[in-house]
Amino acid sequence: MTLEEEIKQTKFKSQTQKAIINILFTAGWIGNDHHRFFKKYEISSQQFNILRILRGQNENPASMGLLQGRMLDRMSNASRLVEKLKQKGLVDRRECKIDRRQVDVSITKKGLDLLEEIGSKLDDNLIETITEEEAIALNRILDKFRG
Amino acid sequence: MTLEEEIKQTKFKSQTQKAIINILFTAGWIGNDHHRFFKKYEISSQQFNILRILRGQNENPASMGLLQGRMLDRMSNASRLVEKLKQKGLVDRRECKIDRRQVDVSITKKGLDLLEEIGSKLDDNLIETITEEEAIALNRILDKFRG
DNA sequence: GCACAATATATGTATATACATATATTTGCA
DNA sequence: TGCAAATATATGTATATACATATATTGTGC
Repeated sequence: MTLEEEIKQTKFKSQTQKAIINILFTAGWIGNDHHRFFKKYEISSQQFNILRILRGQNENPASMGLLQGRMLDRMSNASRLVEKLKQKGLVDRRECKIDRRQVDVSITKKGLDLLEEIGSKLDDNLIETITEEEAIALNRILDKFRG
Repeated sequence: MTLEEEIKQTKFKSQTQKAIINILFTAGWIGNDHHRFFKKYEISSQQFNILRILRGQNENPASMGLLQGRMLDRMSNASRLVEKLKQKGLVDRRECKIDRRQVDVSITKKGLDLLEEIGSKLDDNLIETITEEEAIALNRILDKFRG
């Protein structure tokens, strides 16, 4: 469905204005899909994001600041998300010996196992619709859009 | 900045997978801009969205169902957002005479004045970055992506 | 006409975000 | 060295979303 059909709006100030609404609408559409997907694993997409960052650290613990800098939603509260993950036994959080203001966050075996279980199933149902060339063009334009 | 630089992730399963993350990241980026923009007017972007839909009704009231169908975030709770707008005097809400299950929601003079004040200032700072052709391509690919 | 399904909306709960503020620790500089 | 500024994190509050459930009203088949 086109954006116009989806939100029943036909007038836009410009194609770029329309694209802005299209990006927001499409992101919501993807977000809903992710939300339903992660429900099976009893985590949120934000929590998954943190787990993936921690795995990418290869044993090195991450500080809250590092997590914030790599997250898709920058201003979210890494502290509270990490607390949720800790309660589920998916991450460890301990005081940083070098700088006691910081905390060392690392992924547990259980967390790694969960990521393994999820594997590459995420977005498997979404990646058939556009071609490689279209995806490349999309990435280029979005990067340019953000300046 | 490219997406890789923004979130410090260099490996993606595919260009489409990367595009999905790019859409989510860019939407968050736009959302932050909107949040700051609307703060000046003491409404949220979701509340603005509802006001704009109501103005588009040209005097005809809208039901909650109609609002939900046209909103960018479908599953959001139109009821609660309308309640917030009513408290600010920006909308009216009354029982629908024909079907008493429904409510008639309409925009007030104060609501119209607020939209007038906001005018077309929204996104003025965002629409310079890509060309008309790029915006058209972006819209086409996003529509195709959603199937 | 009436019982029951369908529909429209409202609300309770859990989660997440945005921002302000609080607290603890480290750094830097007089 | 000592003290103020800077930094890292945590938390309080308001807002919004996702979903389940509750309530009121309408439609429908008999």
